[in-house]
Amino acid sequence: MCGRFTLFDQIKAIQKRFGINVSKLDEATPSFNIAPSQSVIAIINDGERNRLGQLRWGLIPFWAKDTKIGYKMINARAETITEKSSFKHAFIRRRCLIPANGFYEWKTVNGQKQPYLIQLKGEGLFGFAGLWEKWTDGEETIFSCAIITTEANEMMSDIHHRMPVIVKKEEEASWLDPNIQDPNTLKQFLLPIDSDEMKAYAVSADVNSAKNNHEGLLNSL
DNA sequence: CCAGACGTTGTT
DNA sequence: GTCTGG
DNA sequence: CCAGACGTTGTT
DNA sequence: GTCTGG
Repeated sequence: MCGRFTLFDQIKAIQKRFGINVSKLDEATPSFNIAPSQSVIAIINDGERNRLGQLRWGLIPFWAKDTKIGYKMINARAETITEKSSFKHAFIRRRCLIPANGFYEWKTVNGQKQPYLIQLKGEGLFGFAGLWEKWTDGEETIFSCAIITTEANEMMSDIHHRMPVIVKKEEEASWLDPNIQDPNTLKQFLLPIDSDEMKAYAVSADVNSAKNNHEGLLNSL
């Protein structure tokens, strides 16, 4: 699955990597420990072009009576995404990319949890496949998102049996294209990334607490 | 028809 | 055990 | 995801 | 809003 990740590159690097020309965001606070319920950066196509914006991680469907449900909806399973009423519509109409430099997964051995940091071997930045929603109760309006997960590839399966979907660079434009609405076409973008492209190593359990957020979390044990 | 849930993960 | 907070 | 709280009353 | 269960 995916419940914690990093994004420490500057906005300019993100814009360059994803080909964004227009952005309301000037700078991003580097984070080495982004947790659910926090604000994340996302790329959304507004019908004309791709834009950078901020979303709360933890999807709140527009029909929710309150925002608590967002604590649970941090991931969406790729395998069942077209069947779930909470995700179905967003999958067709409200897809996004969530830029990251890496993500954490916990490996459980004899009841003990060991966090690992997973990154791409090549270019640092990549985009998670995400869904977003707009929710309002008349007083406040919240834009929120979920990260799509799939089965682990060979390398990841040693650590955990699920992992986030990382959209292939050459498929990013199509993933964001609002004109593409065929579920079968869209599902083709949700395959596990190749093991060859990834690297992983154990990191300090300091990452367990979302209150910890410093560069040292990236260090190999 | 109405009522009630709407999610994923890991663990047992 | 379950929910909230980060 | 993991960590940490989990409650009401009355009084200041 | 939309789907599932009764």
